[in-house]
Amino acid sequence: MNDIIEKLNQYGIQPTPQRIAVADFVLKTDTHPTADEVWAIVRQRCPTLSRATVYNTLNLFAEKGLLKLPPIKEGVAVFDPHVAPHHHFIDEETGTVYDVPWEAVSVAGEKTLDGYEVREYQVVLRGRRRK
Amino acid sequence: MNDIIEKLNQYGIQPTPQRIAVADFVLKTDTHPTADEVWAIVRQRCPTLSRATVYNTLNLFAEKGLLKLPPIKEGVAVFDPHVAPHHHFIDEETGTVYDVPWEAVSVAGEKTLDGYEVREYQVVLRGRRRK
DNA sequence: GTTCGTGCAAACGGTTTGCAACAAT
DNA sequence: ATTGTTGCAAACCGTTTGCACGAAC
Repeated sequence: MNDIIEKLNQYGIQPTPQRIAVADFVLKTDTHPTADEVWAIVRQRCPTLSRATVYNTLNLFAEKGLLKLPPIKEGVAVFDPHVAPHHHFIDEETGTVYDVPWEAVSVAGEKTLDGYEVREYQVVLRGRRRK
Repeated sequence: MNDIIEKLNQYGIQPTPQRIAVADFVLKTDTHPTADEVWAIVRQRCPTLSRATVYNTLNLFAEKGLLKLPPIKEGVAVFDPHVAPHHHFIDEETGTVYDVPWEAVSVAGEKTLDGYEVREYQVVLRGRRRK
């Protein structure tokens, strides 16, 4: 418990009971919870916890680098007319998604992943468009 | 125009005026439009087109394989307590997201991408969890 | 007493759904 | 007549915001 408080301090986050409770769950889980899942679970221990606080807390954590939002599932649906496999580059300034040709990047090792039967994959790159 | 109709038929989609108009735009663009962007643009040529029809049409297209929803940006935000770089595997049956160790998959060529300054990347894999 | 965090409820934006009108077979 | 498609509006769900209360320094 103290390690949690210390970690919050370490990241410049004032440790409040609610934040500690959220961190205690979210930093120890192996799943990738949604905000509402976090709320449902942490509320059991901290019944006064409101949804807004969970959202605020998670956003704060992400901002401070305690958490990440993986580049999957994060906004609205976009549609891709190119059905053939290719990779994606996301411009971090504008959010624009660019197609990267399949041959431009090569991936190895995906066939031998233990426990996973990979049907398709792609590389998602993030950075800046070079002018 | 006829090639569009033919393509719709080919994918088992009944070609209606609205669907043709949507397909005509969405299959020819290089961008990754959101449903609302599609609506805004196609409505200029087909002013009666409703939002609902655009959503229905795009979902139908995706279902039939005419379009893809890239594994980026597609639902609610999920939070990842593992800040260190790693890859993600998405179980297509359950939607569960698993972490894949960074070393399990190797990527080459991402440094020499012309026009892109890559800051981070990850491989997103999809398939079935092997029991 | 000012600052910061919380809780509530309302607002918001993207997406879906229910339903009545309509077209095509 | 049945089936499938459209348009509208309302519902929906996840998320954000405004605001008043409360705690801490």
